[in-house]
Amino acid sequence: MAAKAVRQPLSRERVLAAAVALADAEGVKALTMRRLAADLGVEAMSLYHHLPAKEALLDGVVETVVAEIHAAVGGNATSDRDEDWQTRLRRQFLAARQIMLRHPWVPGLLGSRRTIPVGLYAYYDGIVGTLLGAGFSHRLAHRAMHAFGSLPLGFAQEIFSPSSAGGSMEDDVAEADLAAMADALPHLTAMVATEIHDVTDPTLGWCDGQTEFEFTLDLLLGGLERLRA
Amino acid sequence: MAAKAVRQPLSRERVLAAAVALADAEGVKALTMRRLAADLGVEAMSLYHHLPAKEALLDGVVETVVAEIHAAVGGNATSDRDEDWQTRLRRQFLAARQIMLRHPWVPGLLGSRRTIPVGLYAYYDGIVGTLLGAGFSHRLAHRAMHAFGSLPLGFAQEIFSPSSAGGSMEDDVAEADLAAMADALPHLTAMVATEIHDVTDPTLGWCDGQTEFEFTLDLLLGGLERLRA
DNA sequence: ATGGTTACCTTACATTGTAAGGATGGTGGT
DNA sequence: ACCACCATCCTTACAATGTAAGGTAACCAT
Repeated sequence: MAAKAVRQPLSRERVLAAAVALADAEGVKALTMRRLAADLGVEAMSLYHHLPAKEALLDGVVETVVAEIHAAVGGNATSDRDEDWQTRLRRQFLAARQIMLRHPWVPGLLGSRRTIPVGLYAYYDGIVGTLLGAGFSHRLAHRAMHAFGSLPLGFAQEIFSPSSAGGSMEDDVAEADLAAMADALPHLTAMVATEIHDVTDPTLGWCDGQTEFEFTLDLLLGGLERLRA
Repeated sequence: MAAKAVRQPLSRERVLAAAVALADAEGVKALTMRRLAADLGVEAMSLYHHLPAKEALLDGVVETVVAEIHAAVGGNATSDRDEDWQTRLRRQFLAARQIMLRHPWVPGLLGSRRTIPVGLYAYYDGIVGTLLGAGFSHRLAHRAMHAFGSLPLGFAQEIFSPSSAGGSMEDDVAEADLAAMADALPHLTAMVATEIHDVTDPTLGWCDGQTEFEFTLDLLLGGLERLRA
């Protein structure tokens, strides 16, 4: 009875926040206009007074998360100068990863966007600034940005990420087939046998654990350091 | 009039080939059951006698491209032993990239799949075999695979790839805003000014040119070589 | 010929995004 | 106080999509 009375008017921010929450809870697949409106206690068409189309909704959602990353990373200018470029970028990328682990559907959505979130430019500008400050040439800084790929956003690869929908990644390989696989894929099975994963490691996508993320990151940082002018 | 007479029966392979061709021609967005059926001179529901659902269609399409890569890469066992591991992987990944340039919609689709294409296991097994043969430990081989990310498939990053839909990537930044951007993003604009791209460089996604692909590849290969046992 | 299997078609429905326009309640001008 | 206005939200409706259910026609071994 009081539920209707406390309903405050919608706004772009409230819609986007609800969209992020919905995607976090049930995946981006569940993020439909009708469902989102229902979560907000409203009808679907009402959303269109705050957003022009669903594409804009998704753009806004991505932008929201990027802003979250940018805030978590750029907000703390703690002791700007007493850390070298590698330490700084490492800290930033790992902070981004913490955000991503709370929004595991973002990589997939990010890949489908047609326009680049505006906030991302500012974030990238900071990274380039760090590189230039460390003595990188424009050319090397440019290539470093490419080499980083999606690392600045906190994830390494999004191929086969079962984030967006259910899918346990285990049950598609039956026990019986495993023996048959062993001689068709000798090297892979040997490697997996040696390198069985701690599934406790928080995972983003296909086997993208904290350990592998940091390994890749340090491999690139170390390689770039050696190329630095 | 004779068009109907020459119509040979459908098959999973014919459907998948037509799907790949359609995606190549008009993007994965145009790949609907009705449209695909029309291209095959058939009604939509007829496709379901060869594929159980659209998800299976997409899985099959991805699998087809992976098979194409595997064939282009694994088929030529030319002089298996007289090239070192770096040369071999470099050649393979670059060959994969040639395939990808013909199917620029694959990265986006690949990221959305829930199941891993079966052919990919075989391809990856070969890569692991190369690493192990070069003296890599299982652990280092494992991490190398993670570090490679999507490089074995011929692309570096798929963030903001405008492949799936139209979008010229230039026209969203008006000339007027460019001056305003310059002081908001000093480092980025300086870098872009120095590093203006040859747009002639075949591009896969956001600024992922051949040069950057090879740079990232060599950075990783060189870094791994130094870690090799 | 005949019963059955296979390949394709027709129809229909649920779900999605969204166009078009209606109701309603608060606000500022007079 | 009144009234025109406008932002906000709702109702209805439509097109496009994936696909369930069942129909039809050609072929094939018996």
